Amino acid sequence: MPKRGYHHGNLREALIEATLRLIGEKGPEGFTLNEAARLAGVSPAAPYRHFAGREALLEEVAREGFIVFADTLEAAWDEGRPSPLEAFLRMGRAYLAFAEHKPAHYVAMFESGLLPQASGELAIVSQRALDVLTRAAEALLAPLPADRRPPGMMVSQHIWAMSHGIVELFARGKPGTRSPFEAQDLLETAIGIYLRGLGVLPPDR
Amino acid sequence: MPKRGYHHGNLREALIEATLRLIGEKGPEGFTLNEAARLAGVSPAAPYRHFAGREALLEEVAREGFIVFADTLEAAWDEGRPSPLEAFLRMGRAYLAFAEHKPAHYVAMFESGLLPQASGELAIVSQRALDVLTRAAEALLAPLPADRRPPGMMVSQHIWAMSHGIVELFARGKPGTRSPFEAQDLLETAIGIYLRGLGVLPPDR
DNA sequence: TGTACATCAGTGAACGCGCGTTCACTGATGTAC
DNA sequence: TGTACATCAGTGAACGCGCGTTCACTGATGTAC
Repeated sequence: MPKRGYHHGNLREALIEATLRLIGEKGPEGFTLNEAARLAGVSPAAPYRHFAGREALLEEVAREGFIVFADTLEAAWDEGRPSPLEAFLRMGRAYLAFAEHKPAHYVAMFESGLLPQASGELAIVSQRALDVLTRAAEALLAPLPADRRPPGMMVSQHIWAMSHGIVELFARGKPGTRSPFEAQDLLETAIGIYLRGLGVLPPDR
Repeated sequence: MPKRGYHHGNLREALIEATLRLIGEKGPEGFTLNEAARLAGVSPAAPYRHFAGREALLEEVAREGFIVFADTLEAAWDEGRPSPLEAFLRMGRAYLAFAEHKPAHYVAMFESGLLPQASGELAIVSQRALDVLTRAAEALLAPLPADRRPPGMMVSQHIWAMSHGIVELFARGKPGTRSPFEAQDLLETAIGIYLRGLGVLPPDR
């Protein structure tokens, strides 16, 4: 993309892409507005035509991330086809795949120090992701007798926490990373055991 | 503690305390060497008598954290007394309590961008924490018939991931934080369901 | 007990750096007539 | 189709700031004799 002349033409998107690249390369705090501008080929003042400041750009990236994230989970769930169980496991794989293939979005969403509840926008889009998980959990739990059926939101928070924990601890260069298990396996076995505990899978193996 | 004269006397520890305070107040990246020195009442050059630089101080805080963390888990496990199950659940509560009462240590350990495997020291102390969990998991799994007994390390990684995920997502001002469930409850129900799935707890409720 | 002296934990000033942000401006775009 | 002009996305220079780190130094401590 050769920079035309005085006007960039697509600066907003170019800044978002630069931000993703910088976060991916140097972590969430390695990102600076000035360097993003440099990457996009404009002066340090130019970004202020499109974003209120550094934080606002970061927030936009996280917002985009949450939207793609929720879309991804929703597509993987696919209304529980062909069966809620299969769809649910597919959604778990989709979670890890998102973290793996969009690491910069993931970092902006969860590790950049942004507080979703601080921004109305972020609160809304992150809530949507949780809603997808919760609806899936509810469909999965539906066959259980009412007195053994835990709240769908509790289950979705369990699954989210497990997925996030695996991403943070074992899917990247973090703590005990030299795990003998792949993140994928770790999540699938965990969900399998958990669903057996719920009674969604038969107790036997 | 009035600053005596030219010599501080306890600067190393004072810097560590200042670091914990700064991380606790402003997050892991809000910490600066200069401000830690200021808090400790010394000039910006003084810390270099005790630490190689900013990163080294941060690493020492994380190292300390992992040691206290492993000690805490080990004490909670208490060799599986009075029963492996009770001890295991107590260890889960101890995990959350550590994250709650030593938030700055927790942040330095898991969110400061330090890569434990990058430093031999950190790798060793973080491994010890995982070892405690793994030994506990093995004791808990011991009664299971061999053909239904998963590897202890897999189980300990599941539990660690779940605990960490809950801390990150629901125990602080993070994503879906406005959870209707307490972190404590969330972890206990998750572990309960998981252990039922393992066959360590009876399938019935 | 007193003195000389080595050690080393601190000082304070300075460095180069890059940050986020502001400012008055400029020049390309596109709309009205 | 051509021209005047409003709009506004960009410039580039500057700001104040605080950072991490280095340096030659200083003064307190404690050991040897």
